[in-house]
Amino acid sequence: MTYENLDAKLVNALLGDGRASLRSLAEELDVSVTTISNHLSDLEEEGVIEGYTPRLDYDAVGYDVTAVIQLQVEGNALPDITDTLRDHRQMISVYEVTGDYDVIAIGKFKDTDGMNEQIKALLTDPDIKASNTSVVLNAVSENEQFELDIEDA
Amino acid sequence: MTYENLDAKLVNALLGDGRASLRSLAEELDVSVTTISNHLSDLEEEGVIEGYTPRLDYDAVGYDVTAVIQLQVEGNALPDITDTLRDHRQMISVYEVTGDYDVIAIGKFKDTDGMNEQIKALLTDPDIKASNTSVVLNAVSENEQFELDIEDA
DNA sequence: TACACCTGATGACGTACGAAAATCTCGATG
DNA sequence: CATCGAGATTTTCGTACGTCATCAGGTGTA
Repeated sequence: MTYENLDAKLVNALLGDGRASLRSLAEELDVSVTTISNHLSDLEEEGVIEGYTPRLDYDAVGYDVTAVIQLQVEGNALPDITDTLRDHRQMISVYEVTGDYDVIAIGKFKDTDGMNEQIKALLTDPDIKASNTSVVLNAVSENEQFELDIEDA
Repeated sequence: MTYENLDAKLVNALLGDGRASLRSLAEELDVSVTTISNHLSDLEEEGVIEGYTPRLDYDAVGYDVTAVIQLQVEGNALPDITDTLRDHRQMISVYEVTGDYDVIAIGKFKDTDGMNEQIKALLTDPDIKASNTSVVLNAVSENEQFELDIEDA
């Protein structure tokens, strides 16, 4: 079994249960606890694994509205805009993109009123040339993390 | 409120470290281990916490390209399309939305060739009336989970 | 009544450390 | 040029120890 392979299997196992114990992982992958511990530390140091989080159901805690906001931005103002968006804690993802718009951001809000209010506030920025907001009707899947390929020997 | 202050604090603490021990959480929040255990079990049973995952840096494992794909879909074919998209494991998020397009999906790919290939394959579906793909130049933030409000006593 | 707490007992857990095994390096040899 | 093998390096492993999660039964409190 190659070195890379074990790492991929370890990551995949953790994607199944991010709080799994080192012992259960060791048993599942048929290596010693120490090996799991070493590889996991390495993966964390290399930055492959950036941390661990619970997967929250924001619906269940009152954030019922998700919106996809697309912006056309004055070229030199792009860093300012993206910084502003990132600092809005309810912005889940902020992307600089190619295409008709320069920025695509995804945010979560407690209700449509709160959403309108916040988006309106954002759009007062004179560097925003155009915008387009899509409200999510149904999140078929969201923030799914997929498993890594396992290479054969 | 369906969740109380301790629950919010507990969730926020786990957002900081999803593998934190119950003991360390108990110390941080100044309650007993038993209380942490009970509340955590409740949060999991209620579905507020859906599970735990490592946060992966997909860049570090060879998925360098992220794309935002927007689709206009023949009305009655929408479920088929979203199902197809969801079953593509590299699709991180799939949303049904209001606005110019009906579906917004975010996917990760190993390179632009792989991306083009997969997207082209998707677009052969005759129920897709129009599409628009934006390639992510820079992920300012991605899949951030924000902390819950703590209400004062 | 519903929470939060304490205690004690038990088996599981994470980590450090030295030993063992596997792998790599590289010059010598046929 | 391909092969060998001693030594160095890397990777894995088992053990031991202190910590941890869980359960049960009982106390305090709003």
